[in-house]
Amino acid sequence: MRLGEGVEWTLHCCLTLGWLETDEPVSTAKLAATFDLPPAYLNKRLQTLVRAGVLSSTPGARGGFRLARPPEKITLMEIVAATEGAEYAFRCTEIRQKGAGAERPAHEFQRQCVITTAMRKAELAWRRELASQTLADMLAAAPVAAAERTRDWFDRVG
Amino acid sequence: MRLGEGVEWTLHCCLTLGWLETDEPVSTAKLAATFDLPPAYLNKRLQTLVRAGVLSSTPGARGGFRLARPPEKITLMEIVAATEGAEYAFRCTEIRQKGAGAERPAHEFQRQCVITTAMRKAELAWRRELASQTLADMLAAAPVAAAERTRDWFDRVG
DNA sequence: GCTTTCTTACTCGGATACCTACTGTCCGAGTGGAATAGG
DNA sequence: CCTATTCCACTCGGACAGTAGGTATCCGAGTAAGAAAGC
Repeated sequence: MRLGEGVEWTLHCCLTLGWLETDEPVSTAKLAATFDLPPAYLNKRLQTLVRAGVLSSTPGARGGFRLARPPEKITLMEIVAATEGAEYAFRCTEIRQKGAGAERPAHEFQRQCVITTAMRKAELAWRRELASQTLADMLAAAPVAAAERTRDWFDRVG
Repeated sequence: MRLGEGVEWTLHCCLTLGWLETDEPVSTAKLAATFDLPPAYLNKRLQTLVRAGVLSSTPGARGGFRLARPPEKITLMEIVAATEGAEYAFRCTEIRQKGAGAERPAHEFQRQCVITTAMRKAELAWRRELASQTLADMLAAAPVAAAERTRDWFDRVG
C-alpha cells in the first residue's frame, strides 16, 4: 500500500498558499519551481483540488490558484481524498461467495464479512485522524521562519 | 491508495485455518479451491506469511500450511504487514528541500516536516486499530454457522 | 483621449506515452509419505 | 516379514509475462489583463 506522490505535492502547495496570505492567485509555474516539480503534472493534480472545492483557480493572465476557503475550514482529509480518491484502501471483492461459498444461498451474504468490518474500522480511524487536523493547524505547527522564508522567496521570484 | 487483493486472500485463508481447528496442514490447492483463486499466486502470498512467522508450512506429501501460533496471538496488523509490506503508505520525499529549499542549509531540515508528522499520526491510528484485533476476535465475531460450513466443505473435498 | 485590436500569460481538458508495482504463470529443485519391489 | 527403491503430492524459490494505475508530457482551446494601434 502506498500513497501517490501527488499527496505530498498538493499538501505542500496548500501549505505554501496558506503561508503567502496573499489574495492574488499563484501560478502553477511558480509552485512547481518552488518544489522542483513537473509543472504540467502538478497542474493536473491541482485541478482535482479545484474540482473538490479545496482550491479555486482563475484563468487568464496573472491567473493561478488560491485557497477556496480559509485554512481553518480545510482538513487534511479533504486534500488527501481529493488527490487520492475517496474510495477505501481495502476493497472487498467478496471472495467468500466464490468457490465453496458459491453453492450457498445469497441471503447468507447480506451481512458484510467480519474481515471487511475490521478493515473498515481501522480505515475510519485513519480518516478521523486526518479529518481532525486542519490546514490552519499545520500552518501554526510549522516554525514561523519557514513561513517567512517562503514569502521572501515568492517576493524575489516575482 | 489501495491495498492489494492479496490482503483479502490471506485474511480469509487465516480465518479458514482458524475455523478448521485441525492440526493437519492444509494444502494450497484446497485453500485456492475454497475461494476460487489462482493456486500458484496464492501460494506465493502464503509463503510471505510463513516468512513473517504467522503461518508455518510443512513440505512433502500431505503437506500444507497451518497457523504458526494460536489465533489469540495473531493480530490483523501482522497479517496485513506481512502481505503488504511494513512501510508507511505516505512516503516523504523531502520536496521541501528541492527548488526554493535547495539554497537553505541542511540543518534546517533536521526536524521532520509538519506534513510527515500529521500523516504519520493518522497512519499510526490505523495500525493501532489493526493491532488491537486478533484473529481469535474475528473467529468469534463471525456466525458459528460459517465455521461449521467451512469444516463440512473441507470434510467433503477430503 | 477613447475604443478596438493584438499580444501575452495563464488555466482547462483531453490524448498519449512511460514506468512501476501488482497480478499471474511456469518450471526445476527439494522433501516427506505411501506404494512397490526385492530379498 | 523386513528393507530398499520408486513414485507421488506437496512446498519452495526464482524467473518471467501480463496488466492496471500512477507519473509525465504535449497540444489545442478558452480566458483575462495589459500593450499597441486606430480613430
